[in-house]
Amino acid sequence: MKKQLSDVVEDYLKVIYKLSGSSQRVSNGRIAEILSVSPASVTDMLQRLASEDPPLVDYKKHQGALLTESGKKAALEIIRHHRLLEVFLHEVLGYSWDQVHAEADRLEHVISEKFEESVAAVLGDPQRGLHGEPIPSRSLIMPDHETCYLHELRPEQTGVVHSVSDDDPGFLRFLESQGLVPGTEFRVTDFSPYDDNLRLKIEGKSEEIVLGASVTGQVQVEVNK
Amino acid sequence: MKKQLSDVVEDYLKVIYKLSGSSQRVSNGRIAEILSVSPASVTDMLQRLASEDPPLVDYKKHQGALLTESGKKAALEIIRHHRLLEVFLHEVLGYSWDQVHAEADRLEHVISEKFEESVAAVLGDPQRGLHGEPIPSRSLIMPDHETCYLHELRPEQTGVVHSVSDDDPGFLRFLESQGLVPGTEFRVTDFSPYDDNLRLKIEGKSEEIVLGASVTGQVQVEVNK
DNA sequence: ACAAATATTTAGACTGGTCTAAAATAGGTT
DNA sequence: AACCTATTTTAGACCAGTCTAAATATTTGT
Repeated sequence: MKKQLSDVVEDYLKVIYKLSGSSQRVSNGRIAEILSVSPASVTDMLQRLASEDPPLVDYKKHQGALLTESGKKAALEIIRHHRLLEVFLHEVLGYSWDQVHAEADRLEHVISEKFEESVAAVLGDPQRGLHGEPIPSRSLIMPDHETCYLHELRPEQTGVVHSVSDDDPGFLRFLESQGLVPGTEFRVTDFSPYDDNLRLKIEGKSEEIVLGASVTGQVQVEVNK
Repeated sequence: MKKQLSDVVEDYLKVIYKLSGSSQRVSNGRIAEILSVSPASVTDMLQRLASEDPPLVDYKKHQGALLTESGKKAALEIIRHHRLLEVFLHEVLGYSWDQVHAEADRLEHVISEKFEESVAAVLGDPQRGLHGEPIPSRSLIMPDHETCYLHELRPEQTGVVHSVSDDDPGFLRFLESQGLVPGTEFRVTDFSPYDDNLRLKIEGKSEEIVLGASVTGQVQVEVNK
């Protein structure tokens, strides 16, 4: 029952999971781009993953890939590892929130079930990662969360920062300097349709900030209705 | 300057380091046995390691391998990782002393310099591993320790257990049940030349114990002179 | 010193994962 | 309906690490 997947396979599954938000098929090109491999390699790998027993992806030529139940479980396992590790590295080893990602990306593939459980226990079974992301439960259920990207909001809407993407240290330091961390409350005060800039009033700060689409597209928020 | 060695290469270097105690050349057969690969694979790998730039081993056909300075540094780095991790897993995550080895064997290859330093800091820079082994310093100096194997002792000699080999969980549980953990003081009370059994009086225990050569050959001791 | 036993090396092949270059397909125009 | 461009797929090659089987070298015993 224990399938030992290679690190590389785990990376493919993780990427497909993250790209296939509302169970959309994921194109080879996107996968190739994110993993920094050639499209040809992706085609090759997807074909192999699809003919595993049991198959890990549902793959149709020229239409991209979708995770099967097995594939999704495997992806969630890795994602749980990753997010638990990020919190652990921060809480126990003193890493800052922009340092955790790279380390977790390597450790996630090698830790045992026992390591995972010990870490969860030491941390008191956290439900949210360091950057706000939900952590799949021990039984690999991903809590559903109603969020949208900040770039979808318009003036006068208010909300709270839910989570931010975790993989670019520079971006994370920037967010921190702007006070835009998970849990932060804000109100949109202006929108500029020409460059998609958004102006925000951050709870507790006097100066407003202006953010471009490359930032607002990376920040998930819960919007107040 | 950072050479990223594969996990496999790191395993070869580690094994050669451990087998080449007093800078003896190590035979291909021994390496093959410990790594559970064929002798042919070892020959192949040693030739490649010897023709790296800089070479990691000094290899002479039919005479076995010896680590170069570069090779030794790389091996010590991994051994430091391993031993720090074992202590960390025990102290922080509650692993028992027979559980730590397998996990450390996988983690040792992927942790960063920062992880290593954070762990060392959290643990207060330990000098000895969970099973008594010396931990190489941050600058990769291995503390020298005057020890011999328990099987070399004879009646009336006394000593203290220095370290035990860490890779067999069953063996470790046995040692613990016998009270033979690092730091334990003992006196040899009898030796049986036919089967190489050794009888020991353990400090603080009334019953003496008798150990065969396959046990006494795996326990290093400091002998009182 | 020489044959037998043991250990090592070579040769050739396989697997997983990658690449490049060339061929095929899908989709959007006109 | 045919074409052009994007993307994807195939084909063929390569690398690291492994294997088995056969060839060679070393050590040991007499």
